[in-house]
Amino acid sequence: METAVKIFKALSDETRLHIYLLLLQGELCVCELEAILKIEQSRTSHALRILKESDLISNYKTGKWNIYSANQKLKNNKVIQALEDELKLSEQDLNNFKKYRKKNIRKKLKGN
Amino acid sequence: METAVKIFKALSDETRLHIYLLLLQGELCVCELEAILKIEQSRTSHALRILKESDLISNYKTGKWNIYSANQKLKNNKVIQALEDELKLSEQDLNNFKKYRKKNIRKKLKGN
DNA sequence: TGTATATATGATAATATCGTCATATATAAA
DNA sequence: TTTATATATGACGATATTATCATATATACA
Repeated sequence: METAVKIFKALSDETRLHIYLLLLQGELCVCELEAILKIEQSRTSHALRILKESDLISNYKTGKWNIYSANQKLKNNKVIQALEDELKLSEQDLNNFKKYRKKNIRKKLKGN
Repeated sequence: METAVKIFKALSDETRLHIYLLLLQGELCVCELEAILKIEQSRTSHALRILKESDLISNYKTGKWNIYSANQKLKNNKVIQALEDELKLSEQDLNNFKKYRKKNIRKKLKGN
């Protein structure tokens, strides 16, 4: 139950839930999340830290980017699956996600 | 997403999650919850208020008792169903639930 | 009626959370 | 090697949350 409470706490914030739903679609770096959510960098970073502490997401570094994604271990979790089924991202979010997933767009992020 | 955030917030507290899991089993009055959780009355009452504001639970009054239960409307919600599947109450909680569900035990609560 | 029981509610203090700002660090690019 | 980019982190104030205490209300019972 403790784990569940920690997960609910992590998802009980609009920014964090939004980020988590995006990361369920696939991996994104901090600056991509920033661009999609239109919130400032440190806020994104703080939100990611809390999600990571709750074990909902993981990350790896490549070059100067820190890439986050939904933790694969939870893909079998019924609550997470249900969450994914019930809570749909907006069209705009999905479009943004696809846009940033295109090759090389990361290095041209500013000005988009 | 707002609704989801509200639900997660409601369940992001150990006391409230505990109460909600109990009420998913069936209805209980405040004093029964108090006895099962071994926490004080006003705390139980405050927790119930928050759960009710998030629409997770409902209540009706009978005599001097206020009876709460998990909101039936959410029984079709996949997240709630998954929650019910994944998060099991302890044996002791289940025994206590059965005990308090016996007829007339409510009026003899003190001293149990 | 007076009293006990069940519950809700408001006040308060302790603590936690959230967003922002400033700054630090690490990498890459010029 | 200076500069720009990506990110993390610490400090801080504003706000929210939590548990507890005291009190109010409503019902039932003696």
